[in-house]
Amino acid sequence: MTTPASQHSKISSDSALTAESLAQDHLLLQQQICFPLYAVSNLVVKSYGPLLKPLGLTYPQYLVMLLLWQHQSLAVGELGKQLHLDSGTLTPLLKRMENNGLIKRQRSPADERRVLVSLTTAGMELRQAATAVPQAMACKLAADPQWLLQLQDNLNLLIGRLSQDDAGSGN
Amino acid sequence: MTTPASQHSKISSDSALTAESLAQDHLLLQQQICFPLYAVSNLVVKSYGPLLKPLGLTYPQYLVMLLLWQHQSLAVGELGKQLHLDSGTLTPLLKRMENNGLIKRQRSPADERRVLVSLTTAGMELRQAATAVPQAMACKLAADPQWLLQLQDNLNLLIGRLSQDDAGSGN
DNA sequence: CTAAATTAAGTTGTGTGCAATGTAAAATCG
DNA sequence: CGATTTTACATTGCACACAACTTAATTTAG
Repeated sequence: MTTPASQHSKISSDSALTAESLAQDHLLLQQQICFPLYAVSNLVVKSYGPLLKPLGLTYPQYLVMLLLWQHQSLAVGELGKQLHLDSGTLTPLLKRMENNGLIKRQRSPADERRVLVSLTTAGMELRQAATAVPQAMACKLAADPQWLLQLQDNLNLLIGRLSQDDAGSGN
Repeated sequence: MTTPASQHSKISSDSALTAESLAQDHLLLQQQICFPLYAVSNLVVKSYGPLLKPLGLTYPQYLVMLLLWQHQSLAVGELGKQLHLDSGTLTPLLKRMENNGLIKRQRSPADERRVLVSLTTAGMELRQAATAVPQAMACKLAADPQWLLQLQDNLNLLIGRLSQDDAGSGN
């Protein structure tokens, strides 16, 4: 730790590294694959903001609603498996949604450990207003459907690999 | 793990909607393009965790270090423009990095509004230990370089579109 | 059938991420 | 040159996201 790292021969006024070491340096923001992923994700969540605010939803809450509009009732763990979120994220999120009157949370009678999440009438009725959201977002992305489908496939591939890698996380 | 294609066949027992409304319903998690993006981003940040923890860095902090290993000194606003993060995120993040002894923050003499961020000796020396990170991450992604490059291009396209859309955000 | 192991949620603490607002310095305008 | 506007950060408040841990219920092993 005491060895002064490669600060020999700083050439330009701006670079801390030599031309050689920069030539194929993997420690460059421009060379990172994960950074654009991270940046796009943040931008996407931000883009959803104005679309979801009138519905009283955040983006993760919208994802929960998507699942509940499909499935009458889901346990917290099932939501977490689908959304790749753990109970530390979901429990407070679901409590906020319950306080907002969108969902109900009740212990499963069959298995008292499980908490079943289902929609209230207000939650079901919100679906109508939400139908406009995917269109509006598609417009913001301004992308060819084919291109989006391929991107989606590629991302799902990565989800598969990273989820496997993540196997032993206590949910 | 249910395959996306199989969703349409098991409507009756589980669905809150009719077969017709599901047939081309954009309000399905499986039909969302942004969700895999969001999920991959979370998984990626989580995957970086074990690689960066020995360096005393979080993923966003690692991104700041990448920029500072390239550029001797950057203002908060320049970091924010590169990383698509605002001062509300960066200011506390940079303070934590300063407390950890990795960076210095000092007002620009030329323009007292700007805060210039630069590396300490410890911050520069951390670069050596970080050289192993990109390789380790590439291994986790287990992906073809060509394939990754194309994915990167596609994501950068989206960054362009969503950043433009985001034009009027007070940084 | 009981003790140990496992599972499902919840809790706590830390670190983002951003909208909205505040503050001070610099630039611009009249 | 003085007033107004703009710019650059900082602050506040809220909502994730996750590691680590706790609690309670179920399952499994003996």
